[in-house]
Amino acid sequence: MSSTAMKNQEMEAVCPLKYALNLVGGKWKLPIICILAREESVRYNSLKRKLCGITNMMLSQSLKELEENGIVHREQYNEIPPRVEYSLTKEGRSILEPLDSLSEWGKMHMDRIQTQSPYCGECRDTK
Amino acid sequence: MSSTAMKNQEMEAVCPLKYALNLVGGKWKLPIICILAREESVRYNSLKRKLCGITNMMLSQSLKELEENGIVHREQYNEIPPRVEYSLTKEGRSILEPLDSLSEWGKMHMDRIQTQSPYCGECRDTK
DNA sequence: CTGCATCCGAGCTGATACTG
DNA sequence: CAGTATCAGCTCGGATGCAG
Repeated sequence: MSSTAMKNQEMEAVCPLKYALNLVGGKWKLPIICILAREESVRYNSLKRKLCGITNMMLSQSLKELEENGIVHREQYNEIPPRVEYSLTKEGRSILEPLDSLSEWGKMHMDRIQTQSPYCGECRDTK
Repeated sequence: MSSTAMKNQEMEAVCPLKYALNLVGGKWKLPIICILAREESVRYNSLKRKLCGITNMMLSQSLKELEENGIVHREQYNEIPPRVEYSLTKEGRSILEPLDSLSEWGKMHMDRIQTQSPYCGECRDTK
């Protein structure tokens, strides 16, 4: 590493916290994880419907990254029409606990400001 | 809320997890929190030096947001030259625990890929 | 010393169209 | 059905300069 420059990626590769945060970062990964956490195994299009507003681009990209990071498992069935099922790996499920405790903290912290707290809004759009 | 559009901000206001993640999101907030977690109370310029690479813009902005969210306390002394001390609030310290468990998870998860894991790199630049 | 305003570039995200 | 390609817009973060 030369001088002033240590890229974000590189710092995140070195700090476990940033590393973890990075794995679930981005706009859609948390919503995806929330869905998979409740459903055992979900098809691509099913995910897409639940994540209203997401594009194929973002969905396939997010899933691919989650898979590369060992959070998500991809099971492809060679049928016609194609079928692909996504699920959380064991590793993936294991991050649910730390995430939950953060969520708990968030709930507490929110309560001292507003008076609201549903769970995880993959989509609360009415249309 | 009209139709397709529910802005990120609004979703984050509603999901405790995203809400929490958002409070410590961005490039510099975690490093700032890490420093304050160890130091009780730190001056603006001291922070700036430890966070090598950060600009005044980003530092003051990050601190302001952390303060608005009740994570950080700002103590201003009317002296000449000006002195301002920043510290974690009680609320701020309380997020350390969930963050730590995430960090632990990150450490575990990293070990199955590489073979490294320092703590939190506010700055490991040599120059 | 502490902090804000402005401008600008990079990267993330979205829209749209197309493929096996 | 399950994606990929391409292009465009926007938001975030960085650089620089100025102010109390």
